[in-house]
Amino acid sequence: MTAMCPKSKHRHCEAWQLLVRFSFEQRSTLPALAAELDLSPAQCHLLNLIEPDRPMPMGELAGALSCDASNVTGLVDRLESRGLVQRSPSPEDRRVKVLSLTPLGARIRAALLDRMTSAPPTLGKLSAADQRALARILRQLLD
Amino acid sequence: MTAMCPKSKHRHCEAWQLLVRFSFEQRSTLPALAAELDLSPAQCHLLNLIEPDRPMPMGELAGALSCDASNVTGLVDRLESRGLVQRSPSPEDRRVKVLSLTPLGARIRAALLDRMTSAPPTLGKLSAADQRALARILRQLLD
DNA sequence: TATTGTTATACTCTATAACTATA
DNA sequence: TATAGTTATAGAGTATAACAATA
Repeated sequence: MTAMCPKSKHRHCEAWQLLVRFSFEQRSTLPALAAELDLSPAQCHLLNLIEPDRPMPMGELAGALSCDASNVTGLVDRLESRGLVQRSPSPEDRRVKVLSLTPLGARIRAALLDRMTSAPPTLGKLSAADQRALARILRQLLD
Repeated sequence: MTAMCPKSKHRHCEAWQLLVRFSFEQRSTLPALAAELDLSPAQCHLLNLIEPDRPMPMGELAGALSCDASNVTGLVDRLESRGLVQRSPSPEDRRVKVLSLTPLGARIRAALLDRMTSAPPTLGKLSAADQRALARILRQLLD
């Protein structure tokens, strides 16, 4: 049976609906998890995007966060004042500032991702084969 | 130091990491999608939790949102002033107020879920069998 | 006394518009 | 002129503490 809704002109599928439901549940769990590291959800999102040794221009960051550039300024101000990230002028274009993690920022980011991606007990409900299949399918989807 | 130490005392699995990555991507796409309906992400989260004809006490809502009760007050104030939700006193316990969708609120909620769960083009990369498998596995996981 | 929801307060998050310094 | 980032401003989201009404 397909999960189509006859009143909608859009196509739906159950898999996508479940993924959306998952993301709403994550929206509930992230704040408490982030608070353990004195981070807000928005700060987690930003830290997640800055990989160690991969500086990123502020503007690119705003694009990746899908928010206004002026918002990134304040977000970075607070992270920089805590010593988690660092602004550096770009050598190529002096208008651009690239953002990088400090060693402390890299540690906090690693701790965050460690907590976020640690498998919850509910995952044990899946067989090993299903866990592999889920990873394989999501890999395709998120490519 | 532990900065570059990949060791963790937590268990991880790739499937869960991919789900977390998906939820971060949702955090980027929701604001624009919500704005089409003049909603904020937080308002979307709240509306998602209130099913039509299923009134919910304010306190229960705070629990489901994993936020403080005082936060729900303001959130509901704004939705109520737009005529999307309605507070009613509970007949059993006069301290409690239950929240329900107005007819307009139910329509907005339906439009929101329709947009959020409409399958994106990327889903076409999956075979029909993989889409079914993904749905089956997620159903188990989110049960 | 304990609980539900609100108010007061102080932050952070976010967008818009105006500004600066580059290009 | 156009672009990258900031500042100023305003409103929304969020938590803490104190409070009112009810249990």
